[in-house]
Amino acid sequence: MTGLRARQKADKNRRILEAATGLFREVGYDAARIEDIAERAAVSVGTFYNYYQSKGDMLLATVAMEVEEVIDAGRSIVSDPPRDVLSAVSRLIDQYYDHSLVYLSKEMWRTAMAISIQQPETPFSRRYTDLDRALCAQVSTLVRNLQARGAVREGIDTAAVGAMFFNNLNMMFTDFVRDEAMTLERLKHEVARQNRPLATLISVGAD
Amino acid sequence: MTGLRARQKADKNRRILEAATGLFREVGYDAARIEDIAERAAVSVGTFYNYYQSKGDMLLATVAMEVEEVIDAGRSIVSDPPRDVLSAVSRLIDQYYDHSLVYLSKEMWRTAMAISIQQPETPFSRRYTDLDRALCAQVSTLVRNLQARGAVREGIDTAAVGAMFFNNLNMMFTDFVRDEAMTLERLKHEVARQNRPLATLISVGAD
DNA sequence: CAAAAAGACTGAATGAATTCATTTTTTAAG
DNA sequence: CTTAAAAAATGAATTCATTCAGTCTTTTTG
Repeated sequence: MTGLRARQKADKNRRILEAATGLFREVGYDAARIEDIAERAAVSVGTFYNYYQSKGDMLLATVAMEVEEVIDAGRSIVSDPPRDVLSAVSRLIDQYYDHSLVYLSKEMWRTAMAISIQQPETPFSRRYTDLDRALCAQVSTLVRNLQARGAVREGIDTAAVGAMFFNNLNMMFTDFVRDEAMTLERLKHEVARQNRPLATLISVGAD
Repeated sequence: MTGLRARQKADKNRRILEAATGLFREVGYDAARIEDIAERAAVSVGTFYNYYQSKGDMLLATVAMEVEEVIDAGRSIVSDPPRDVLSAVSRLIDQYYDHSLVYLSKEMWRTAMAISIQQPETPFSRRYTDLDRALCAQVSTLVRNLQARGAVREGIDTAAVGAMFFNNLNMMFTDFVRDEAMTLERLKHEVARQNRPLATLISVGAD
């Protein structure tokens, strides 16, 4: 059987994670004090810091879970995409966007992004960066699949095009979470507009 | 003559700005304490806060100065660009990148970006966002000029294409400052690679 | 010029994240 | 089963950004 220590550790980690995500959702990231998280998880403040390097680390852990789900959901679109390039790309991106606010508020996204930029060397920041890379790779894979199916011209650098689509959707998402007034619909609409030229031009059959 | 109060205010503002930028450069943003900045500027801590809303505000003020210079320098490229689309776009972008580390370290950029994302409603964040918009508009203007000169096909949505180039260069710059090991040369090279497909496809004379 | 009003300045007090020396619990060794 | 070693947990103390009530300076008014 697993040692007592290992079981207790896993349990505490779960309690802390749940206490933190719950509090973040209820009162927001800033208003959630470590003391409160620790109290809800029934551990001391010091113990919190034995499990997570910082409050930001804790947040990135919750965001990472979210992004992993999104990548999973993307796989089915990548493996069986709409025939039309713009439709396929938009389908994948809209899926990302629609998932994004299920568990996380704009405030939480802002904070998570801020932390991952400011302290890129912490373990959870690396994990976040890796997930970004995985998303980028997924978009590139989609473009490559479309090329294999004859929907994208031969000779196109699919990694470059994928990176461009990804960087665009990512930057636009950043703008989206920065602006409380911006809606998901507008975000999707603008990104689709921006993607159209490249999507059209790489398509087989464009003039 | 200007009132005594106005003169003293301007002088103090200059002293605080210089003390802060100096300390940020010398010891980094995090290690520069408000108390130290105030001491070097020969004012009290409270006075610092009469001039800047927060420590981050102070940093964004210095970044804004930098970005304004870059936009100025970009104007001449936009008004008289190389004939080839990829060359023109790369010329403008490389200019942005080359200027970026003259006054600011990667750490300062990271912190400034983090703050502008996390607290988008503060005055200096708005200024930063506005400058980003101006940069984006400059890239779009370049593409439009190239179209007017017959280097870019008719019918291309130059605002969309400009936004895509800009979001790509901006996201790649973010990745660059996140990674201490990444060089300016590699950044420029990768961005040029990513831009090539779109730049080629919108060019007049592409197959 | 004197008094009042407006504007700045000040630094001690506040509040929250993070640290760290001690204490407690678990595991491993004999 | 003891006991030494290792691992975890603890919470009081520390550190810093930020605030604010009181004081001082400049400007305006009469």
